[in-house]
This record gives sequence, C-alpha cells and structure tokens, in this order.
Amino acid sequence: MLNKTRGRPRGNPDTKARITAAARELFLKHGYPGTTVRAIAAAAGVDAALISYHFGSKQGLFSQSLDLLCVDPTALDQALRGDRDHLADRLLDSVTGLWDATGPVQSRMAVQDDDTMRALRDYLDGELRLRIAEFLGGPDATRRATAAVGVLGGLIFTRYLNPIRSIGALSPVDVRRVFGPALRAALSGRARG
Amino acid sequence: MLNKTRGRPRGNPDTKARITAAARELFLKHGYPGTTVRAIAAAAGVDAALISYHFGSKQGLFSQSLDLLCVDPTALDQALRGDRDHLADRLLDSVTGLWDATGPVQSRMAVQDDDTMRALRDYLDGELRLRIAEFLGGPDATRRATAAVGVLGGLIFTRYLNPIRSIGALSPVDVRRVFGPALRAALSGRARG
DNA sequence: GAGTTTTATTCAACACGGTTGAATAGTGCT
DNA sequence: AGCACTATTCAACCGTGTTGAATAAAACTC
Repeated sequence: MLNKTRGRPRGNPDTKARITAAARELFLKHGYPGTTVRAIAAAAGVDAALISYHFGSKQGLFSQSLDLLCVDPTALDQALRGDRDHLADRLLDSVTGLWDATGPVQSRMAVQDDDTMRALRDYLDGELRLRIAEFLGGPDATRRATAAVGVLGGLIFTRYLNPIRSIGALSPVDVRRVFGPALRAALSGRARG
Repeated sequence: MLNKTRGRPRGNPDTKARITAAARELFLKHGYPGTTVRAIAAAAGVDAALISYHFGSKQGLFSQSLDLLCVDPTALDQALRGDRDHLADRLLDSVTGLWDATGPVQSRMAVQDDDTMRALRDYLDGELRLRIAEFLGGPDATRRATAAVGVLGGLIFTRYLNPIRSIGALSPVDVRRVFGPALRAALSGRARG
C-alpha cells in the first residue's frame, strides 16, 4: 500500500503470521463477506496482492486462519474408553473441552465455511455415530447412536454455531446437568417420563 | 439485458415472481455468494438493475425468496396444548411438520442467512424455551426447558440445516422413535441409564 | 378522454472486490 | 561472485452490486 520499497524486505519478517493475525481479527469482527482482502492487507501493513500470493485466495486465507481442529478424533477415543455409566458425561466433556477452548471466535465463523460444515457432518455421521454404536452394542445400537449424535449436534449447534444465550452461558458442569439426562436416555433408548 | 424496448412493458407481467423463482433455483444450486445478480436477471429474462429496484438489494432478494415461515408460533401453540405425557411427540411432530414441508431447499440456504439464524436463535431462546418452562412448571422447569430446546435444536440442525444422512433419511415416525427418549428425558430431567 | 403522476423497465456508468503479471530487491546456495 | 529463488509492491483486469438518467406503459384525476 504505502511506499515500502519494492522487492523482498530486510530480515525475514514473518509476514504470513501478521496477515493471519489481522485476518482472524477482521473476519471475526465483520464476517467473511464483510471483510475485504484489502482491509486485511492494510491492517497487516502489506499489499493486497500478497495474500493471494501466500494463501492462494481469500478463501484459502480464511480456511488457514481458523485452523479448524474442531474435529479431533483423539478426544473421541478418550471418551469412548471407560465404563458405560459415565459415557454421557465423557462425551459432553469432550465437546465442551474441545470447543470452549477455540472460543466463540472460530465457532461462529465456522458456520459460514462450507468445507467446515461438511467436515462436521461427515464426522458426526461417519465417525462418531459408528463408534458409539460399536461401543454400545446390543439391540438398536445404531438407533441409539443416532439419537446420541442428534443430542450432541444440538449441543454443538445451540452452544457454539448459533449460540443461544441460555445454553452458551452454561459452565461445562452445567452442560452436563442440562444435557446429561437427554444424552443418557438417547444412549440407553429409554426414558422415564 | 437484451433489447427489450425500454420503459414499462405491456400488460402486467408478474416479473417479481419470475425473478424470485429464478433466484430460488440459482441460490439453491450455487449458494448465495456463487449466484450473481446478473445470472438471476438473465434467467428471469430481465435487466440486472431490476432486482435492486424491486428488492432493494441482493440480500433483500435472498431473504424474500425464502419466505422463512420456519418460525411459526401457531404450530407451537398446538404442541403446548394437551397432556404432559405426549408433549415430546407433539413437539417433534411440529418440527417435522413445519420443516419437512419447506423442503431441503430453503433449509440448506437458511444457514447462510444471518437474519434467519438470528430469528431462529431468538425464537428458541426467547419464545419456545419460556413457553415450555411455563408449561412444565415445578422445580427446575427452566433447566428442563433449556435441555428440551437443546434437543430440538439438535433435530433442526442435524436434519435440516446441516443434514447428516442417518437423521435426514428418517421418516417423521422414526424421528419420534429416535429423539423421543432423549426429549422425554430432557423434559422430565431424569433418565434411567 | 386528455393530462399528469406513478410505476416498471433498460442502459450506461460507477466504485469496489479479488486476482494476476511484471518489476524489483532481498536471501541462500555453490 | 554469481545464480536461482523468494517475498514484496505496483498497475491493471475483469466481474460484481448498485445507482441515475432515459423511456414507455399503466393508473389516476378532472
């Protein structure tokens, strides 16, 4: 933008880092379409062409600036090991543990990214659901696993992706209290009303 | 676009309808950012400027082309009248009854629209949750209503907004079977595991 | 019905967005 | 030193949503 002599700069300043930092802040504040490449470049004190050069495209910068580890299979492995009685609590904890960390920052943005949503879908349906069914065993294991995925999807949706106040404000312990009964019933396939 | 003599056309062709029809189809096919105003105009056989004139903006056309009746308070009133035992089933039926009708068409698009998501949020948190709590009464009514909203949000999310196969493919009856136990447990606040 | 206002439409142009190609100045290897 | 490579700026391009003027039909008024 400003006359910063053409060509490679002195030293090896980590410009990519400065760009992603600025990108995170602006994407967060104004959303994906509301953030222009030129604005990011200006905030990072750099020319707009650089972000195409470094990240390929605006979409590329977006994807890379929120390195979505939302889908971390290792956390799942932890939850699916242990006794059946506390499975519900472990699942809930793994969700809050994973997503609370990333902050409402990336969560809200994730819903705008098509790839992220597909990844989440594939994970819930193709991975989590199958593993839970396998863990449960017994009759109706598939149906119960589907129900559990539905409940966990509800937690993810109402707490992170489109956070409603009464659920977003809960502490992780409260999440257990609120969602515990529903999730346990989903896993067992029965509820006393 | 093409030489269709300037000025008001003969008769009173319902151009707005042709535009919204074309818009629905294209938005559906390519998403909001992937659909250009000029493409919609071309598909409707009309100049691009017309859509700014009729709908104010591209966003306005988008909002109006999916007239979001997703949030219909009357369906809720029906569900909240009756005995406590079948409340869960009635709530589930009202969700499937309402959203299955609109087709996966508008549902998938809704998640891209900020206004729609806010409306849904406000409805779940400010309306549905309060009414359920009021209906339930007794201790912990608020917490149980919150849990119920979480479960219903899960159904909406995993079946309509970001539909995963195993839940999107269910019949309304199956939805009751799968989500029934979890929702009943949420409403009662207890589950036998 | 003639005259005026209002509405629906096209056209041309603007401002802005993301992206690209050329020019340039450093870094790193031999 | 020389050479390939990399990081950067600049100028330009093309596509986008939107706007203002021109125009023609409809709707209203007396």
